[in-house]
Amino acid sequence: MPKALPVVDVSSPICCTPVSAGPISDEAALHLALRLKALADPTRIRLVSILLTAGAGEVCTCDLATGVDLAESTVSHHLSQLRKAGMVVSERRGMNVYHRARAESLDALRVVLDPNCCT
Amino acid sequence: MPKALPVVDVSSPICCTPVSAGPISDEAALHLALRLKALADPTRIRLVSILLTAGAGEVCTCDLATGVDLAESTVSHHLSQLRKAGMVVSERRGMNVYHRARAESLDALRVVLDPNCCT
DNA sequence: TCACCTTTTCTACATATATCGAATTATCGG
DNA sequence: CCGATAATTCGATATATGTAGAAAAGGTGA
Repeated sequence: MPKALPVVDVSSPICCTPVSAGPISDEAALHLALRLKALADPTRIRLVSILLTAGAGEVCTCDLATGVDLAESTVSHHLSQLRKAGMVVSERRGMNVYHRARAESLDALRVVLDPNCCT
Repeated sequence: MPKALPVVDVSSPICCTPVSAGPISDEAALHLALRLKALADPTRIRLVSILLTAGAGEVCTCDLATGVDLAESTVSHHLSQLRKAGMVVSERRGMNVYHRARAESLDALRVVLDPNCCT
């Protein structure tokens, strides 16, 4: 990847035009790719899965670290990626930071990926 | 990424259990991540978009290279990634190789990513 | 066989990133 | 303010990868 990736804010849920609505623009492709990249990691998939299925709907950093069996700093890094992509929101309460998945962002991705959305 | 990624065949359309069906297993997370990674690149998004919206449903390597304005070897590499993830099928006819998107693979991904699939 | 075109494979390289441990920051209870 | 706990940031490192050009392979027609 010779050319450096531009920095783009992709934290809002709705991202771009559907891939089947016509040849996608460079910019829309980049935005979509950045969001997909946020999910394209086994650890982050597991984190999202834990968050989606957690009874309370939210889990703190340390419990997530225990859940995926990785260092807290690593988990914090992944959560930051997910947050930047709008997949997770975090809130500090006391000494803990609680995270929850943003289902609407996942849904937005699913819409964009729909191969039949415009047929 | 200290530990080397295992080599896994992810070329079949249906991939794994939904992320919201319960905390996902390590293996399922890996499979899903590999498929997402295949799509998590601007160039590959553009290729898939071109294929999905191509009138004939299929496009040869050289026309795709023209479409995304990259070297043919680069495009061939990306197509190989997409093929390995089951997102594209390719067929040689004469001197050209024609590629088409597998919509059912995209759909399978969408199902797995559905945050409400099991509520 | 030979010339030519298309595609893939090979090689090299620069960038990106997942991980951890250490240092730093934030919060709370004395 | 201090000590303890939780979280993030920072620095280092090994692995992964997108890209292009050169070489090789596949395919056609004379």
